[in-house]
Amino acid sequence: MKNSTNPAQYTFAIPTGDGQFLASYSSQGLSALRFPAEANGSVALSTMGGIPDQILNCHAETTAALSMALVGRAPPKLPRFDLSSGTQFQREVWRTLLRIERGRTWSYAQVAQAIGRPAALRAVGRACGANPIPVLVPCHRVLASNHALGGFSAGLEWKRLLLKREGSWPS
DNA sequence: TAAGTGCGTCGTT
DNA sequence: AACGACGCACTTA
Repeated sequence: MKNSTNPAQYTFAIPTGDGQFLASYSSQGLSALRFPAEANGSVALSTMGGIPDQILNCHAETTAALSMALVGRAPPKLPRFDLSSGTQFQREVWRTLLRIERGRTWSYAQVAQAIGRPAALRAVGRACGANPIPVLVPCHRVLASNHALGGFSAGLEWKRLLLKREGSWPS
């Protein structure tokens, strides 16, 4: 079941060497991170005027963490996350993903076991696909048991790239 | 071996 | 009621 979601109140662009990411924030923290879109037009910020320091601080942390993560290093500090958009099951999965260290990978089955539902491995895959904060919540570190890539909502090229930069993918 | 098929399982739509 | 970002057992070639 879903929880009431605090609507994302602010969305900022984060330019990186890989393109412009979009980060959305609620008062609770970073609520969504989106990969660079094909046609990445300028993002109109409807929030001209006072942006709470709390949001700005969070965004600064996100920017720093993202730049680290994109070059395959472990961010020393992660921003506060707002994962309230997920169901309890999804949040449990996402929380588990945060335990996967840089340079390591788990299988979908391992994640399922970690949350005490070894049979729900397929549902875990779905939950990974619903991860609102890719890269920082490292769903890309989950592979199929046979070490195949599995899937990735933003495209397998991204998954492969992220893993390569962490040294978790050959070639 | 490699590649293909079938099915259990379970959260989500 | 149907569908997966799965995994495993079990064919075939």
